[in-house]
Amino acid sequence: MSQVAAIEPSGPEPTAPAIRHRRNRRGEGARLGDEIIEAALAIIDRTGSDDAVTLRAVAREVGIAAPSIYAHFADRDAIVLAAVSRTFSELYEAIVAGIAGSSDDPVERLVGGCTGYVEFGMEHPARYSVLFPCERLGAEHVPDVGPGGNPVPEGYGADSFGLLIDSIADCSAAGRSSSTDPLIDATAVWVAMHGTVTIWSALPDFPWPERSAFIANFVRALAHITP
Amino acid sequence: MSQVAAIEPSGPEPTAPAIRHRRNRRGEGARLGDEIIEAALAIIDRTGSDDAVTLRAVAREVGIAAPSIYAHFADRDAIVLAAVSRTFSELYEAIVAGIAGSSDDPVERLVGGCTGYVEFGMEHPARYSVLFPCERLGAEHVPDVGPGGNPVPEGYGADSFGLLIDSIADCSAAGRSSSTDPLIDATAVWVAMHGTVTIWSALPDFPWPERSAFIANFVRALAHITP
DNA sequence: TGTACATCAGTGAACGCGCGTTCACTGATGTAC
DNA sequence: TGTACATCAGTGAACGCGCGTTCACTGATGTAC
Repeated sequence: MSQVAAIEPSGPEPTAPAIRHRRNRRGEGARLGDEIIEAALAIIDRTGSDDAVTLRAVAREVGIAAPSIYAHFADRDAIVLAAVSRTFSELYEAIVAGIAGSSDDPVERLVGGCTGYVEFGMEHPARYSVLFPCERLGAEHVPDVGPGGNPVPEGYGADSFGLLIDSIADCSAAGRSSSTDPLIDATAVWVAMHGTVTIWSALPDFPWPERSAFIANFVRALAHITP
Repeated sequence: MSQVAAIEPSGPEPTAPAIRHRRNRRGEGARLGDEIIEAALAIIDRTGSDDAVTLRAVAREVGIAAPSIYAHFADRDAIVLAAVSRTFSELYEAIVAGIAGSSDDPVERLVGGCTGYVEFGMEHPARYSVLFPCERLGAEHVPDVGPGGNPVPEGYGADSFGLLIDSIADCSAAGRSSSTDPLIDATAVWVAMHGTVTIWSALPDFPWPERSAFIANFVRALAHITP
């Protein structure tokens, strides 16, 4: 896109929001906090980057004036952090749903949870990319969520990782895995899931194999599932 | 960093370069193209992001005026692309060095090449992160390198991936791997290597295991090395 | 029941910043004659 | 050997942009009396 804006005779004024936000009722001002987080997620989904989550872009998305955000979030980072926190919760729910959709077989449950993880990442690649930013040298994400945000899950994904360790330990206890160190094996599985999501999203034209079999194969190999 | 600049009585003027670039001799103007790429890589290494590679930042780094860049690169993207291209070449060399430093054993050579890949990523996490950007929805990287850049390797990492496929096929041919599809298995190994580099760099405080054993383990498991 | 008023929810203009890009230019240097 | 000049290598000022943030403000609304 060029710096020189194209003439758009029928479009709305560039800096003015298309739709004016309806003022919240007295006592319900906190609702705007939620709308700001949802706007941030929408911008991340649309642009693929949290860099585009500027105060002014969020304000345009919601249909408010930029300074109105300061009543709900201290600064730009607090908005992004709240969006990250919410996405961690969504990822956790996707894993739980993947496990719940499986049979009682511990290997199926392990694979189901991992598939839930990867498929969440593939469905929301931009949100996922914000969870573990490539670019964090020099920038620290300190958990400090705005009033409208979800509470920070302990350790930022630690709950999801706990599910993975437990799933491998269950396979081991059931004699279905030769794993002797579920923590290290869970780390390997996690690394492969993360690599799958990020590279597959970044290079969709690569000759990828069928995904569910690919996931099941690397999970079984790295969790030392016995044949 | 606050927008309000800290008073720095002894520091250089913010917009003026600390050191003025020495004018190149007549006929050697192309040298500046190389210096611009090196400046871009330095900025990526220092800030962790190619977003910081602005024309003005590059100009400051080199010690020239910003418009001087236009004699060598069409725009900002061309600089970043040249830096990406050079980094792909460096990655390839690191893999080759990892293979060359191994014995004749095909499994050792496979593990050596993969270790070269991962260690390159861990030594240069910022450069590595620019190779496969998380955030590319809507932005296409079209290979078009400036005069000072290295030639684009065919397919942007395809040569590195070819080494990986061949290494697994060599193991298979030597009866050391039960792999029946080196392409799919190479894909799994690549995905795990990429995940290792990106997550390990992003979360250095995670309780990671010893790295070389971790790499060897997932490579052997995913390449179906026979015990 | 009526009304003054405190509070809530949000606005509009302005600031200084760094940015990409353009333009006309400057001054050194190699070379043709 | 001397010198005019074309070319190369790079400059400095300016443009309009979107940005984060500040400031004083406005107008609706619930409530105390």
